Amino acid sequence: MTAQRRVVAEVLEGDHVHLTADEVHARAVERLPEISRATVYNTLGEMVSLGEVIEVSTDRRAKRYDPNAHRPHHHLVCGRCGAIRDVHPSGNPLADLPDDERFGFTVSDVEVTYRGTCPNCAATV
Amino acid sequence: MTAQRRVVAEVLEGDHVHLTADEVHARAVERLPEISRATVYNTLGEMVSLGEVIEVSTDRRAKRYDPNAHRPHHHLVCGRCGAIRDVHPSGNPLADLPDDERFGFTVSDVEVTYRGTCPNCAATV
DNA sequence: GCTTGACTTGGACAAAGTCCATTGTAGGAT
DNA sequence: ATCCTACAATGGACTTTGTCCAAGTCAAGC
Ligand SMILES: [Mn+2]
Ligand SMILES: [Mn+2]
Ligand SMILES: [Zn+2]
Ligand SMILES: [Zn+2]
Repeated sequence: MTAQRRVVAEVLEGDHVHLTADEVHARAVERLPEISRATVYNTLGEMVSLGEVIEVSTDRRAKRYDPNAHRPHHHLVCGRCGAIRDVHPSGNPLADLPDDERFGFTVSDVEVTYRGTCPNCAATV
Repeated sequence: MTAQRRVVAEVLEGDHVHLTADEVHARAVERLPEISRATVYNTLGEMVSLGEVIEVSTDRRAKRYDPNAHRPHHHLVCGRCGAIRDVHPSGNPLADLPDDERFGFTVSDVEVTYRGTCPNCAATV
């Protein structure tokens, strides 16, 4: 556990946190000015391997790093400002895929992204 | 309607077609050797604007272009080889998101990606 | 035949991420 | 206390995917 790793871990603390690698880097630099982009990428990659953090891709932009790896969840994204919230839909979407729609695949995981407009953006007409 | 556009449209004909822009370009070049990457991107962009084709992003790699724009559907992806199938789950995932999980958002759309292993890859142990 | 405007082209550029050779460092060995 | 060594960090080159733009091409209409 080096100073660099500690800082990256600290930056990711909180709820509904979905930062890009560059955002993590920018915040890490505030605490440890000489930390490099490569180290942030390396550390994030390790945390993902360890299951401490998950990667989220809600758009074609940069991947986002999510410390909420404990509870499986999905995402609700504002198409205007990009705000992301963790959501827990009821029901199991896996069960909604009939056998004759599985084409012989072994299906192991489902990823659901809800898209819409956040209250903030809806107010700013 | 130029020769270039006709060729791009032809390349995209079929079911379960989800080609990247560069794959479209490679196949278009076979029919029209001097077609440029920029034209393929331009044409695909127009077809998306016109609603004739949809963009699909199942991974962090290149966007894929999908001529199945008539019927809304979701995707089943093989994590090994990347094969993509169109699927039509039963039920409405939008209804599975309770009000108290919407954070005041106006939710307009849901995107579901099923992940697993295709029969081909499962056979190739 | 000329003008015009839309379409095409090739290349420069940008964002996100990976790779790698080099440098730095923390801790154990002497 | 000093030296060694393994591992981590660094900076920059490179790759992939995609956008942008200035210049070239071509067909239609005058
Ligand atoms: Mn999340
Ligand atoms: Mn499809
Ligand atoms: Zn918003
Ligand atoms: Zn497969």
